[in-house]
Amino acid sequence: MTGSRPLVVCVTGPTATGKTESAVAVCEAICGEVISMDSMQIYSELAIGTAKPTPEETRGIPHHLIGHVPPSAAYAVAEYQRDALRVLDGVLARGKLPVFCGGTGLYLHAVSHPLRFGEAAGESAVRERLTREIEAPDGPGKLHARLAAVDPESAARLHINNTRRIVRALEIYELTGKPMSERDNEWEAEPAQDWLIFALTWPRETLIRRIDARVDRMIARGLVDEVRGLLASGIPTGAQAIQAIGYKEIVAMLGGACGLPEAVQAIKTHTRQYAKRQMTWLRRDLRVRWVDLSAYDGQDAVHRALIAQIVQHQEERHAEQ
RNA sequence: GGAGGAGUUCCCGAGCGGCCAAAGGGAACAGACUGUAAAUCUGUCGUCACAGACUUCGGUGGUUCGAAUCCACCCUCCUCCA
Repeated sequence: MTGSRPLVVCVTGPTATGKTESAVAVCEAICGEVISMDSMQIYSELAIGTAKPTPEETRGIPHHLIGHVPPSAAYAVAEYQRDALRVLDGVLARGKLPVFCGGTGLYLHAVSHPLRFGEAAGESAVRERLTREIEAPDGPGKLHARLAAVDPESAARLHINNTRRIVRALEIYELTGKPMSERDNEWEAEPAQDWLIFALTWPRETLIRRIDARVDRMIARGLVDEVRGLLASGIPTGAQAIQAIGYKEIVAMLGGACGLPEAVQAIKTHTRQYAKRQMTWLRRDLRVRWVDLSAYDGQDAVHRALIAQIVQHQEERHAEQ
């Protein structure tokens, strides 16, 4: 019954591969709307460093879930899932093709599988207390042991150094009275939509070159001033938005930790490492259709190939009915 | 020209006679991932026929049962004096 499930396209891949352009091209060809799947572009005021699509880039195609959260706020997968599913319904109701675009692997998973996040929300007082506890000298050992007592399965999976996750597991237990490992396992459950996922990639050397160039461009476009503006607006030092690559390094630089060249180098390195983690995440998702961009003669050829695959997929869906 | 100091595995940097293939950090590579995910965490990281062997600590000799560690000379770099 594939045909009864709505088709959803996703353009993902590591950073600096040209996802935005491809997603827009697909939307133009097949009457779609873009739903961003990027954990940092959700923030308003973060434009240059997150490579937020500009009006010239979006070319009139509606883009959702970009800049809808103030930079001082926290935002997590559960919110993203809720927002994205709502937007997705809207796009489908309008009879348009939803095209998810972005490189946040967990977000992709959260929208393309019916994950349930439950009542144990983030930012709780419990979490705050546990975080303080685990920061004590022997905190990690103690809390890991406590977790082992109430939720041995999670404790076994969690390395003692992974304090953030230990806190979360304990938080879930305290808030719900049930161990995290007992939650409904829907990590691999079938989605309600028919997902067609493309992951754009470049050979490593090319990707590194593109990342470096992109970082230089961000600096040239005024990333430092953008960060200054954020700081001037009184954003809390621990704000999630400021953890973003490109922001945390400039914040450190402005604090006197280093000079601009060092900060730029750090941004490049961190971006490269991030791209690597994105690849690791995507590699284990068997649904992904890999698109090696070096095999195509220019962006247009890539776009044509993507569109052709989508059209072919649509035809197969019709044939099945 | 003279007086000091330094050269360590991809990088930084400990080691200062055996317990050293050599601490620690970085980079790199591989991986994990259910409310911070551009985050957080793990593993590997001289070579090989890999519970063992072999080649490394600027170079060449030497002392010693044994040297990255001591001595001599040479090369390179840094600081100071001329």
